[in-house]
Amino acid sequence: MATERYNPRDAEPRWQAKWNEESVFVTDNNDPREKYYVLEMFPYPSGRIHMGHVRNYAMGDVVARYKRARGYNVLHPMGWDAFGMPAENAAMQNKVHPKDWTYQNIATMRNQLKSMGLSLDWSREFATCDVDYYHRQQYLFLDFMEKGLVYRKQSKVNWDPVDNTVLANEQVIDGRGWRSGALVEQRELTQWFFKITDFSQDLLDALDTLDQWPEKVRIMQKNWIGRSQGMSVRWEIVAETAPAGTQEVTVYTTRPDTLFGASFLAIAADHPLAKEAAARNPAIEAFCEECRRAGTSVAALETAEKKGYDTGIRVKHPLDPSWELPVYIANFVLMDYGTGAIFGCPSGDQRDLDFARKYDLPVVPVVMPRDGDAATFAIGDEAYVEDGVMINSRFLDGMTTDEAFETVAEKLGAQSLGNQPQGERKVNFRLRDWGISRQRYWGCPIPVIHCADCGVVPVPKADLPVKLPDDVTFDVPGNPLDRHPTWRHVACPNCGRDARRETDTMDTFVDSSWYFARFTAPWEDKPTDPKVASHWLPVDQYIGGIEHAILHLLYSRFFTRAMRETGHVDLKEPFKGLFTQGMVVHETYSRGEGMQREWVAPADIRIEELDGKRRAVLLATGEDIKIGSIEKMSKSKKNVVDPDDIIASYGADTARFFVLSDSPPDRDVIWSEAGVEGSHRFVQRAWRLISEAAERLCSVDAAPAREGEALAISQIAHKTLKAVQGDYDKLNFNKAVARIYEMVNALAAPLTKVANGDADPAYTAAVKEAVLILVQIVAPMTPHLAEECWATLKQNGLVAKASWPAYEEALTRDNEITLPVQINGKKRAELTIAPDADQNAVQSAVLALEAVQAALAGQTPKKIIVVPQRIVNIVV
RNA sequence: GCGGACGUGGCGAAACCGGUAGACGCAAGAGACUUAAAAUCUCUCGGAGCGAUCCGUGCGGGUUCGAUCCCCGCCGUCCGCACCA
Repeated sequence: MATERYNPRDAEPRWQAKWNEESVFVTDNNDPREKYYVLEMFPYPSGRIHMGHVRNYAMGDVVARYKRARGYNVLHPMGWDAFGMPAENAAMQNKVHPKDWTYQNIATMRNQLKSMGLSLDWSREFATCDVDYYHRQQYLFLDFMEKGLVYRKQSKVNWDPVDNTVLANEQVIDGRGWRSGALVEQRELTQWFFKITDFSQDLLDALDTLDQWPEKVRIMQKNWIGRSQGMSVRWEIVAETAPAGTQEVTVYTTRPDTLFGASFLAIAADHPLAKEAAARNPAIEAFCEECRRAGTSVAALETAEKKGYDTGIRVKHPLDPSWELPVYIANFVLMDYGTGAIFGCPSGDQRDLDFARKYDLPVVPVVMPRDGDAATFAIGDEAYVEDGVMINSRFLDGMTTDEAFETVAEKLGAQSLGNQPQGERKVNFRLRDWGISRQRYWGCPIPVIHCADCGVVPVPKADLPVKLPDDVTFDVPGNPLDRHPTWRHVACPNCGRDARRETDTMDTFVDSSWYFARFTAPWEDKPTDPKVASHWLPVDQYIGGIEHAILHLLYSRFFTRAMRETGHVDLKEPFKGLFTQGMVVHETYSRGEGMQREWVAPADIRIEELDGKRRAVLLATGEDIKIGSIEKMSKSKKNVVDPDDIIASYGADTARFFVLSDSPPDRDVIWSEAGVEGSHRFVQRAWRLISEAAERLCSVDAAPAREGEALAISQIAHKTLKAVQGDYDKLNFNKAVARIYEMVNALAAPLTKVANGDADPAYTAAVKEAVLILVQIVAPMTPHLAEECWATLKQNGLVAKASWPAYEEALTRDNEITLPVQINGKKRAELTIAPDADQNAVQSAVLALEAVQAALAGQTPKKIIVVPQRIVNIVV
């Protein structure tokens, strides 16, 4: 009874066409059923999809198909994060317009995604570089501006003097531009900023409400926002040493309790006082310049020596005016945190201690451990940074660190310098405002106009969109918008005189900060239809890589708040559930050593196994190839497998099934040829078993038997259904895969029996019921195979439209269970008994067991522990 | 340095709330079918022992009738942040 092998190349396009024909995945905003919004992070159209995409979108698709079957109105859209530098780089290298490059890539990748059979609503598709999209982004920008959430300020940026552009921090490698290799300069430029810091506290507090986010991501965001509680303290400058017009220095500290341990003040090289001093003294100027340069290079300088320069300025201690301290410019003080000035307490801070030792400044211990001895406690090479008891601190002596903090805060709050309190409690955040200006062409133009008379004038909404010009050149470095002959020249909307367009474009992270809201009504003239957006949002399940744990997710949280303040949505948190999936990794292969090393693609080799030893051989020549470590798939290491090739040889279902099996979804999965073949074997096996029995399964119309062997089959089916349902709810795809394997193993013999005509109708009916359950529970993972089986079993309609089957609770319970019996914690016997047997019955049954009698050897048990339906332990 | 996660067979892993450690898959070995190969099917598969048994979840302790799971102390791997006052 030979059946044909399942042929995905024939079946998959056929079912995809069918789904399309019946618009199965097009979502109606007015559907009255409960909503479920599942979204995977949209891709950057770099050229082709990679296995990471396959895994990400396979997971999202399982959720979407499962929730659809569970009766939800599911929104599962797809789009393109399409602005960005790679398009411009391609334009410079290959003389292709960024727009053409991008849209061609989108066309290719759309086809690839479609060949995966994803249940996406393609009618809502857009790219962020579509005029229709960035038009509404400009609209949002103007609304934010009106609300005071956008501003301009001078700020230091990484400037590449060869490419004439600003570089993001990630694009500066060892102090050099990643493309040009030129030494990066720090430049003061006027930049546009979003006021994300307006929401620092709220962004921090609300993290506690995101209980469906990974703990890890919440902690990372918490650290990034970096709240600290302290005081700002004003120090009076000794008159004779004060520069003209300056009488005080304000520092920020989280340890006002250690004020009596102060031995110097330190300010950043960019602090106004330092600049003032530099203007008077070339040596100071040189020192500041040195500090700035060091600041540019990467954190590799962790061991950088603490260096300082005495400005000659002296300040009076806030709690003792007769006590004078020196003011240094120091290379370890940051201008953009706190006030750019600190007081140094060497005994309580390692950096301050290093600095004090170098410049011979006093080191006075002011805090000691609770069990310490004030007479002998001393500071050696390590500062004491813990809490403890105050010493050498006059009226603070004997207090705890916390009490001393409070006392100093009260005292400095009451004391005044000039007409103001000398110190104030202050909360500081590490989070900075979001600089969004990019001197780039391929981004969303910032919709403002600079007028000599009227200043910065927003483009009126009626004049939107500010479209990118198509006729630009990339033969010279720099921003093509800046040198376009006409684009920047425009009449001032206010006074009508000649004015200049803003030529900066927005950071591409802006584009991805609200696309999830746009998907809810991409046809709208306004950025959103607030009612519709508020119906669909938050995204119930968002799935993507951990690399976006901070930037994208934090920006989106800010954007949602800003959109709420401007009336575009009515919620604060965009993503209710977040899941960060692991990467797809692969072995690496190489030939040659050291500088001569050359990476070899998996497609060019063959793996051989001899006496348990694996070796790799180059297909072309038979040459031995070195098998290297397992790493993230990357073009540079050539350890990539093209999804197209896999889909062509095994089909999309096999690829989907494989990336979901084996590893838990949040961990990396190792791609291997053998593993894929295993998944493919499963697809073929399931098809073979089902199709061979299909005819007889279809012809049966009896009720399933609920006894004997047939009952066992039904129990397996219903138990598996219940378990897989739970696995899908928790995104435990690897466990669902394992349970489905188990079920297929269990159904193999019964199906063969049916196929051979050896089964009676009631038995056949039980097998049929089980098979239909199997088809439905694999459908989210291998949807094409499921449709093919569904049709072969002559079921009506599509699995994609079928509702999820309900399991019978009674069939998920066994009528007998086997309990392990332990004596003193060691397993000595097994007891088979009814699951609802009471404790006494279990006890006497256990004691009656021969093995137990033998093991006890006449001893009387001290205690018998019976854990219902779990275990029995006899203690002697 | 700070913060977090993880450590289980040859490999990926599973084990619910503290209750039979290793489900499921991969690899390997043996066999059946075949002229042969592929495919498929059956069996074995943590270690020691002929065996009843004993030992095994990174290492050392502890709590418990019972610990992969909880507590304390180490070791190792990975990730994030990094002069944040």
